Amino acid sequence: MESKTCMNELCGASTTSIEWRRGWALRSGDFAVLCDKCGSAFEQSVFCEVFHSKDSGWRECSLCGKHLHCGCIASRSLIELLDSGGVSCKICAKKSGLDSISGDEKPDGFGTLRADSASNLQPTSVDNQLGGSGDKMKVLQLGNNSEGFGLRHLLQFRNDNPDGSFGKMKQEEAARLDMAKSSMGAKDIYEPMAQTNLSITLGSPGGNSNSVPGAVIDEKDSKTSSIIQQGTRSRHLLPKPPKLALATGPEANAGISQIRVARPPAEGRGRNQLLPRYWPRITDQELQQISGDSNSTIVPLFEKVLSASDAGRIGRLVLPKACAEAYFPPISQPEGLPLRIQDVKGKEWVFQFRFWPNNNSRMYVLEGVTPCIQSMQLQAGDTANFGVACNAAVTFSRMDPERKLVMGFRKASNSVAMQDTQPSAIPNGGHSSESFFSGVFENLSIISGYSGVLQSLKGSADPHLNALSKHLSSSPGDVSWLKSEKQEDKTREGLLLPSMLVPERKRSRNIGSKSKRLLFDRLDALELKLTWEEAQDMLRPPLSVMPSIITIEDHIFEEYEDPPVFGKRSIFVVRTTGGQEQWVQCDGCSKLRRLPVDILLPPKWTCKDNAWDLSRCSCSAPEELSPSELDNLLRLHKVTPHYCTDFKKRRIATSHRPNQEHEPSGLDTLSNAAMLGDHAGEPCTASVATTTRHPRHRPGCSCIVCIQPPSGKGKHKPTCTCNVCMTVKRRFKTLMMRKKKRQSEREAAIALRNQQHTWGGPEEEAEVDSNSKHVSSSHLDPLENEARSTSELESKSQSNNLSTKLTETVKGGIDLNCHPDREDAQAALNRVSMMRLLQVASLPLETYLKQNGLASLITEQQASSASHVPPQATTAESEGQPHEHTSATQEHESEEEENCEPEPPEPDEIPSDAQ
DNA sequence: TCTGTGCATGGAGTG
DNA sequence: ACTCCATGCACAGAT
Repeated sequence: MESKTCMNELCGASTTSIEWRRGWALRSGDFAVLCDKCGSAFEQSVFCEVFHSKDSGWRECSLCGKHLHCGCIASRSLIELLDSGGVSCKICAKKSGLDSISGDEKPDGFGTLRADSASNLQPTSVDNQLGGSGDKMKVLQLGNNSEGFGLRHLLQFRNDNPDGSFGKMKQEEAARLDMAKSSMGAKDIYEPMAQTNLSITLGSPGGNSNSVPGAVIDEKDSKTSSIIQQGTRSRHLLPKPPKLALATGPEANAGISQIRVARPPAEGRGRNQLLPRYWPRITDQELQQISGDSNSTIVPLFEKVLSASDAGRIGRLVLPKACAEAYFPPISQPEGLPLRIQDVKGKEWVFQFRFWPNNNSRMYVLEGVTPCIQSMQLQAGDTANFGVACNAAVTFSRMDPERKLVMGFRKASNSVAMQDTQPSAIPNGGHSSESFFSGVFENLSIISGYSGVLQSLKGSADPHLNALSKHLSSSPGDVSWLKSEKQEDKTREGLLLPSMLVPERKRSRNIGSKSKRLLFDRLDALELKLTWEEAQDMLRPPLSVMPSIITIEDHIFEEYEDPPVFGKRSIFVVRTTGGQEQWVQCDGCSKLRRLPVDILLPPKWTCKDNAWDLSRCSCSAPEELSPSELDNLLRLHKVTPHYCTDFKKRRIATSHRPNQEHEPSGLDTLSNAAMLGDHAGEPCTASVATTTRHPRHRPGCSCIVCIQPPSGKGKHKPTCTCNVCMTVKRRFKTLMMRKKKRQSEREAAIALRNQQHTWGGPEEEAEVDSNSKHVSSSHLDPLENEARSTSELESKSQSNNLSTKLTETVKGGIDLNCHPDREDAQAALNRVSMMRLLQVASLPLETYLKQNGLASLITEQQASSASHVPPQATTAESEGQPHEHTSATQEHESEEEENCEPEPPEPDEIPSDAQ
């Protein structure tokens, strides 16, 4: 693979660090590839003039209505451009006698784009030119939402010149490009990027890019539009909401305006050095709301995700140095300057913009932001969040022509607040200055207001998720997607947007770098606990269409004419008879229903959708599986048992505002999976650990804060016998004992597995979800056979630890003693024979023994169980709790460690703002 | 004793 | 190795 560098100069990724994860075959034959680091397209020439418009990338055949997707390599051979401006599938085109514009295209290969390739605008085809084989890289059908390189111009040109040829048009565009290139340096090319980017990104749905706030287009822009757009293609490649082009009216407007896309800052010193994570993500709608009815335009400058300390009671908002120096007034004294503030209600605030000397550098802060932030968060539910507030962000923008600074807050639960904000409440009058950064900073007005949601999605920066988001939104089958604007908002906010905003590593710094201090187990955060792999598991290829397999530079692309469908999570089971089943959990009653294996499930599925088993098409119908089978299946596949599901649903219901209810969608599937799947089987707990300042600790304080090892200055010596140090030592000892215990458990599990391999015949095995196996039998259900096998083996192994765990599982149903430190052990058990362990656990032992003529062992087994079973009493012992724990503190600690919940603070330790 | 202020510290990211 | 920045922490002033 030739050396490539991300076109996004703020990213700078190059060559081998970039994976060719996604790409689009362009009508011109060029190929666009996303930078794996920043999500930008780093190499391509021109966009497909057919699809890469401002819409979702999906077009319908003008003749038959068939959905076609831009960038679909396979579909390139399936589509025809219509002179009327639309596209047609080839079948229809042939039927209608249309000659293919692309039919004369000549291939020019793939991946050979160069800087001058833009001028090579001869229509080409990549079909059949993509030879080679190698790594299996399955690429989802991507939605390229780029507005593209001169796309708008192209489209406009096309519309204006219905009789013109694209070839001519592209040649003209190329000529403009070449001229611009020759007259401008690279820097010049990039300079106007931001503004133009704004003008495009914020462009009105109607296509008048000048008509919306934030549309900062001037003569300079228009003169260099082609260059600019080339430079900004990276941003335009970000996915956009579904089918906006197909929508009309206010909804469409809202849809576009609420796209939360990170935009390179419009201007300011050092803007080119601004890291993408500080790129503002304010939506067009929010900008418009801020600007109100005036002619003011809002120029997003930068954004910062609030840290705990930012939103804490100290009231100091740490400003990124580059941002502060780029967009805030220059200050030479640490005291800085006061900035006058206004909120959406017209209330004025004063922030002190200042800095601290720090390591031969500066640390810029805005002081006194607490009242402002608090005033913005005085809503139900926000109080508890205050102090964490890490899902909130503050965006700094500038209102033109007043040239006032605007500061907007975003917080996950407050999107409605902004919606309710009356734009008229925002003062439009203000300070006028020809030089924004040259002397009126003491009068800068900062208008703070809410805007939508920034629901940071951990680990979602993977470009795949962009594709996922795209496909979610694009899925024809996901009709509900467009049903509700709110849902669209939520999806965009909670799922789509973050994924397209910041590279994963960047965002993780904002979110996770101090994660040890910020335990995001709040409900909001639970939604984040969906890995990409899990999400991908729920993607279903469109069954109706066979994919076209194309190999591009040793990567295999599997292209579908239809987008992947985001389906409900289900369980696939292969019976011993060879039959395959699909089990799905009803979203209403949570009962498992059996479906044919080839059924594609919608994001939401209830019993009434069960058209394959009319006897169980109602939630009132009993479960088909026996309790033991059901339990096994639930546990094995991490499907949340009913009671836990209900509990979480209640939590969701209580935490979500009524107006946020929406129709089921793929997003629901994601969020449900995130909330239910990831921690299925675990106690339905949600711990909240804020970094709110801890009250002064008294001698002997054993709270979770005080028992942390002393850090930094080594106040405690190794020989120190203070309460804190003793507690730390005690905890360490406990952890070591547990570690040893886990090791022994692993060894026992490995031995158990080895025994099973010897004991079980492969011909008797059947697969369950390709991972777990159970043994078939002529007289017993396979699951029960499995249980019996394990039981026998278990009785042979005499493993007390495993027996204990089994017994706990049997009697407890769910391991309430889960602990992060024990994940390894649990995982090891899961890997080894969890199926068997669970099954044997779920099978009444007496029943089994009687069935197998082993009644004589009942008494013995009972005695054995009694020796290590009592779930509550023996847990601590089984975990190796030392017996020297005698103090109240130690007991408390034991409780805390044995349960997932953090130690409840003493009443006097509860921070005042949490009380 | 509490709170605010200014600086220090160290983890994480970057070159 | 360096920079950034989130947060800790000591101290001074306020209550």
